[in-house]
Amino acid sequence: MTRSNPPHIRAKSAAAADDGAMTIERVAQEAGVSPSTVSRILNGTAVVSGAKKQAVDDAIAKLGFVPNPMARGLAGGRTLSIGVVTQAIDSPFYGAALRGIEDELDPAGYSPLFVSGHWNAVSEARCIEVLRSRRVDGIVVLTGRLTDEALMACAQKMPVVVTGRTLEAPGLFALNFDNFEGGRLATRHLIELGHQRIAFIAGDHDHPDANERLRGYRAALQAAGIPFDPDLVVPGEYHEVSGLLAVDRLLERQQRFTAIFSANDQMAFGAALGLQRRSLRVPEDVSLVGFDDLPTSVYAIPPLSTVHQPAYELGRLVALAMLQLLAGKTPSVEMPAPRLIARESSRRLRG
Amino acid sequence: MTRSNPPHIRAKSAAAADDGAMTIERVAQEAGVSPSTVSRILNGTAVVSGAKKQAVDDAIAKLGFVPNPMARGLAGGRTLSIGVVTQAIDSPFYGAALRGIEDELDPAGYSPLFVSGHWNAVSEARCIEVLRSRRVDGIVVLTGRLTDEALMACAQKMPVVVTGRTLEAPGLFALNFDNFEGGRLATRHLIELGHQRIAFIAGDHDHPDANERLRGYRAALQAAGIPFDPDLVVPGEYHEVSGLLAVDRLLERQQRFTAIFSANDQMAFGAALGLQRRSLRVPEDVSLVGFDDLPTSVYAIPPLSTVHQPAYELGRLVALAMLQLLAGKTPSVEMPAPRLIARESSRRLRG
DNA sequence: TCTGAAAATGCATGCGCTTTCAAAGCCCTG
DNA sequence: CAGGGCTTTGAAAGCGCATGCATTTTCAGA
Repeated sequence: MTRSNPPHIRAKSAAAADDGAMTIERVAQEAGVSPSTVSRILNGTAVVSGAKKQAVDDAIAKLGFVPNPMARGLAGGRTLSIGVVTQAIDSPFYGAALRGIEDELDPAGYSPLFVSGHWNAVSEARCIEVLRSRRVDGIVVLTGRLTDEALMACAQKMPVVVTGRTLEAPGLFALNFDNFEGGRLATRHLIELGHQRIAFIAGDHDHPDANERLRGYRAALQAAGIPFDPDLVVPGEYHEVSGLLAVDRLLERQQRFTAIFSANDQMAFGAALGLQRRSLRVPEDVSLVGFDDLPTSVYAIPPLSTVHQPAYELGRLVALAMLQLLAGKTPSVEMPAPRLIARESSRRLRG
Repeated sequence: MTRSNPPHIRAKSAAAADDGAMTIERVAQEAGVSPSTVSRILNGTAVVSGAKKQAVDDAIAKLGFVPNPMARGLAGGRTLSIGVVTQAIDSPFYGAALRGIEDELDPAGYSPLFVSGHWNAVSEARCIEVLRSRRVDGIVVLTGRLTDEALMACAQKMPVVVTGRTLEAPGLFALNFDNFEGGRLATRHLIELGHQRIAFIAGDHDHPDANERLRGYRAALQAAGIPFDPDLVVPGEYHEVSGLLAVDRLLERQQRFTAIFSANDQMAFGAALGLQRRSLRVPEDVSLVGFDDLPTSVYAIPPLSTVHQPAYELGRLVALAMLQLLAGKTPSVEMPAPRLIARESSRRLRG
């Protein structure tokens, strides 16, 4: 009924300092100093006498002053926001990473700006454009499809942190998880359980992560003296359907195998379903190991053995690296080593 | 080795118009008009002669001009960003909703700013503070724990769109999914399959969604003339563990039941695992129905019957409502009706 | 007590844009 | 053809803050 206008219709004058929005000037007035001094205290840009600092702090507290990020951005040439290009904001893995980024950035006063690249170089490039148009202070790319060159070009204009590849360039920092080692661990785990015929559901080919995991798989086989059989490797695309289809293909090929190593958990879930559809039980008939350790993997049926990838921590580290880059320092962060989490989807090959 | 300084160290002068960043002034110059005119064209604030408009459009294209959001915000008193309070950015359900928001907001030139409330009223309130300090133009709250009063207070300062509750207030728009109907559908589905002893894993008590679903459950029972048995209702907290524990509790209570309706999918997954641990098969021994229809539910073992909740679309609708609110209109969006998706976790009660 | 250098502080300017206000065109009517 | 109203356009004033530069204050040393 009360079809009243929303009370937010802008006041007439430009940027009416409508609500109780304080300005640095009022704070200065209250504290009996100049706005410059307040600004300097706010940013720690210069030394200020203890007394004035106290007065200003009090005034800020009293007035509940919060600096206007727009004005700050305009005047200081920074936005205090950093762009995050993620592949799918609704993927469980990236979600956790984003939270990590958020948590790390927040105390530093920076805000993340998330955009989804949808696993697609073109779309990713567009994302970066959007972010640049938003004048973000830096860009984080979570495992993109962009070429190294594109990233390096971007890094010439602003700090860039990228995961999922190894790359060295000025203004750019790459943080890579040891996917090779992860793949090796997973495969070795299965070998130690007595498996010899181990199928591998691969990830997309132009995905460095995926290739590394495959390399790890092969390395583990080789180390155990098990010959590599290309017929046991089926391609996938990192989502559940792929896993399902991969199992179908494997079975159609009449391949004999007692275990599957899937390049990520999501495909492992699909594979598990595929196996069940064919009346193959996990782990009684086929052992299954994934990669990522998604939050849901613990509750899969059966709980999935997998390589733990610390998504949340990854997010924090990436954000930290960005902050360091922004501060003009050389990032000093390092990824934790891969770790195998053995749960119930893998078991010793019966005699 | 090349421990060079990143090339992004700010130039000395304040906000050095470093990179090729165009300004509205240069565009004006190029087009032979005044900056005001360019601004007006950019914002459609006033009528401009066709010729000049053309000239300006050309100049913009030629120079690759992109307005600086900071300056825009400062001058116009808007930020073109809208805050989104979500409970867990890494939840599969919210992830999809966020993508919907992103997709809807983007074409309108708005950017979402996501913050996580962690299912906690205090933290949520802090989130809103953060958003306000960022001067967002509006706030979207996805199913929060905040009191109606707090939201209404917030709505006095800026447009607010909230999901998961029904509420009417100026400057505020509530978009509610029909959880009652959803609960009813799920329960009726089980009843139609011949089940009579249907357990219910509830959500948190001070969660309106959860209560509505419970109401729906009871309504369906009543409609079928099945007496409500409080012992068949166990509390949960919307995550997997709850489901697991709920099953334990149910079994410890020696309750007889042939089906479970879980107030969300995540708990259903936990329940499935719990049942398996007790050697109860789904659906042979116990039918299971969830709520939400997460992307992963299709690939659960067995694929989960559930009430479809259009998370992505919800996101779009919410964003649309916000845009309408921002435009001073009364939002005219409506949630689609709940829909039951029958998959393999529920089956007819045998003889 | 005075001097000069260093430290602390203030002033004024400008970041890029929006918006008000007034001036300049425009069309139409008398 | 002049005058009035309406529309298009430009000039200028900020929006809130950071910062270079000038000024004041402080304090050690003479």
